[in-house]
Amino acid sequence: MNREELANLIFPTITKTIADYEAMYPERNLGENAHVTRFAPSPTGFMHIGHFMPLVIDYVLARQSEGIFYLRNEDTDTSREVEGAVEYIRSVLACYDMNPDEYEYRDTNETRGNYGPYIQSERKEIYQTFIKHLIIEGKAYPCFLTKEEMDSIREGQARDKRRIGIYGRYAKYRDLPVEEAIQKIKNGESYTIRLKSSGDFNRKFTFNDLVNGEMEFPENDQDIPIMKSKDGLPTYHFAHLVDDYLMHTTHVVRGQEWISSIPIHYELFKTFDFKMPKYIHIPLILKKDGESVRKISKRLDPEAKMTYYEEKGYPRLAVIEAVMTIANSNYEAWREGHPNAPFTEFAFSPKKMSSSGALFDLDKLDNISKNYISHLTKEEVYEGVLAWSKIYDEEFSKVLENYKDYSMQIYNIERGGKKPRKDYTYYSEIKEKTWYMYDEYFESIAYDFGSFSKEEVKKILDLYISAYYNEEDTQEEWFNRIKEMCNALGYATDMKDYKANQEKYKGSVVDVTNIIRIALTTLTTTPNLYDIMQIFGRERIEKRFSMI
RNA sequence: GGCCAGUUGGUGAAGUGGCUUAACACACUGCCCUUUCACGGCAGCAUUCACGGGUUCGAAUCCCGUACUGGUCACCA
Repeated sequence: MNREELANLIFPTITKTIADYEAMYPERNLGENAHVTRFAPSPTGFMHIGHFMPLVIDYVLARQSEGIFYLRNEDTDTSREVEGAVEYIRSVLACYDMNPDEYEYRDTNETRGNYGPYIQSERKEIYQTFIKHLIIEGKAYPCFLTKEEMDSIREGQARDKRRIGIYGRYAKYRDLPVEEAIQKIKNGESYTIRLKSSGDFNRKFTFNDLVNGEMEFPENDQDIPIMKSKDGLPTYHFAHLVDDYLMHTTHVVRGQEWISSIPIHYELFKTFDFKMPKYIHIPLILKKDGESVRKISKRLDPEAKMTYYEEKGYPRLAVIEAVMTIANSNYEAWREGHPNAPFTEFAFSPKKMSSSGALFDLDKLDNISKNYISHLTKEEVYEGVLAWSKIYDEEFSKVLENYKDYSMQIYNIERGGKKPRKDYTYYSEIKEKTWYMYDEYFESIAYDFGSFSKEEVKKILDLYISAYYNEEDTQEEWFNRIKEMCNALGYATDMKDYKANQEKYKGSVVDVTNIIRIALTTLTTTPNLYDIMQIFGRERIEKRFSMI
């Protein structure tokens, strides 16, 4: 049969069959409900929040079902590939503690899993085996259409208001006699391999997406390219078919922008009579741009890139929590009931996912992050801010290392218990909220005691430190002594009385505590003054008073 | 333009025919608590679910139409 001759001419080195590969990659031996998911980025050198959400869902699905989560490098577009991109992806996965069970890292020669290679460019022969089979069967063919011809087809279609694409009579080479195709190839003409579609655009099929439910589509009738002319690598659609079939992926999680490709994937799987995986097409993350909304963009929106969250110093888990909250809105309620459970235990349900796009709310993330940090231990906060500062503020990291216990005491102010303080939203703001605690950063230039004269301030501070301050006091005793001093100096201690009879007093206990506060920190808003003084101790307090 | 989908407050959303005079969370506003701040507590914030029509005793929920919004139509993924 001369189709075989054509196939051999195109793929002279391909000798294996599909059955050979099926034997090499048998059914996975997993539990009945086990989900096999994959994170399959193309190595373009950055991670987008729109990739991160499917990643988290992939990971959760695999973990909670005792399945497999693997990493596949989709590098079929050699022109877009960026150096070091895979390493970057690996570091992000490690950083968020979502390491894959199966992977292949070229730089370190590490590989794990029996379903590899996990790098698409190394799977060329596998794809070509499947394509060769299709050519022999007459279900794929070489197409010699040039770029110019295709442009003119498209223009003509647009002009005539017809559907765009290579289908039906526009598929000029689908019925080219095999002999002629062979001759053209032998003449060195450039070609791509196209699927010879058997679909009918007027016929519909239903497709069940786990998020959107039943959807109806017209059948694909486009002779889509499945192999590129340039390097013989497959297109995304074909690689998806082959890889997810041989790797036994059970659930494909990807953005909703892929929904419109479903007719193609449906036909591809049908052509080989392979069972399709289940699909979870997740809503797009949108961004408000003036009056309209659009897909979030790495070029226009800094928060689209995952590096944004790293630079700001959001704890990783806080970012994951925020993503989970968007994914399933009942996540928050679950978290309230399970404050210490790992997020992978949450029963994620694609059905509970909204099918419309969502604006990513940074205010919400801030709130989640703030709550998250407030429930950490002082050691965890210290470790978090230290790790962050080592990368983004080396000088501060040195200070932190020199004052380890001291810093932890600061983070411990009103920490613990049912209603912890919540004043740190992300690690990058800790320095600006605690700088005055460190002598290294403390400059005495900018005191502002408001309406109180320097003499009055000095009088209060001198009297306080010499007669009323006692390091051993409990908070209650400490405050009572300040009140005693207020009485002695003519400051009100009863705020109601003060408000009613302001003229009787020089000020109130609020003024006195604030004078002490400003003297110690230069600020009017700080955490609990008693705690700060306890951390300082007598010596540092005296030193700061003397700086005025 | 074709195909697919969506439309509940500033945001994420709950809601699947009567329990909804529309939950919850974030944001915002006010009050209270209070040595400042943060925390916490209370209250306010959609007279209404894009619009029009229909089905029904009854509709945010079902049906039809319209409008608008988004995605996609590459030898990119």
